[in-house]
Amino acid sequence: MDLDHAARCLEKLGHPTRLRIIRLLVRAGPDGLSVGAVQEHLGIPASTLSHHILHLVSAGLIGQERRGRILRCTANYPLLDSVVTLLTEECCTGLTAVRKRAG
Amino acid sequence: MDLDHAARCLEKLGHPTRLRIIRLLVRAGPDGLSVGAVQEHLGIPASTLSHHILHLVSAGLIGQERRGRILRCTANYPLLDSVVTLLTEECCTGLTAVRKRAG
DNA sequence: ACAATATTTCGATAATTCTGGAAATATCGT
DNA sequence: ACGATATTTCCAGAATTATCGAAATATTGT
Repeated sequence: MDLDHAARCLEKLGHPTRLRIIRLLVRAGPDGLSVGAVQEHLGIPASTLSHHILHLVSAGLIGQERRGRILRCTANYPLLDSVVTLLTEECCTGLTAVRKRAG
Repeated sequence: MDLDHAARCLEKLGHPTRLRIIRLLVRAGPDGLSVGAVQEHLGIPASTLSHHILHLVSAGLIGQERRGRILRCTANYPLLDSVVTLLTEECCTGLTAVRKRAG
């Protein structure tokens, strides 16, 4: 995870709707949610949602698996963790350096 | 720190140049760096840099203190930490929930 | 007052992003 | 084959963002 990749991820996360999508998928657990379920939760037009999801997929922040008509979306936990880790270690090393994970 | 504020911060962090600025300031420690010093490090035009810094200030991610002609910029560690925390607790609670800080 | 330094504001252009209706595609059940 | 459901792609317009030279502002030292 280099800085430019992290920036791309953060850019995608940096939109209220997309951050809501991610939160929803993360909370949904490893099985994730269908696009339709996400739409019901967020109450936005299908095409708008589709665009946002595409953003997230393009950055690798969510994965997709087709199950018949239904497209299941799942959060990419490891990648999210990488972003957080970079932000913590690379960018928050100042006063709070000690807090770094033991691993 | 609500979700919309976090999204605004992430949006600002989600630009390669701005993420570099933040990294620089974080690494510089509590004293931060002058705008000019940041410019030397990044090698971009002053006006472009000024705009990016304004973005970061507007989101509260960096603070500024004037010292004569020099404008010193410092990373807002607590805010950065809040963003990371929200991203971790609110959005990465899935498989990695256990990793949550003890505090 | 003047020249030098540090930084911002102005102004303009180019590029990108956001939004959502309508049409298209794919899959399913009958 | 057909109708229903799920989702995307097409298209277009509006809004925002990014870039940077030039001019403006502020501060300092002489």
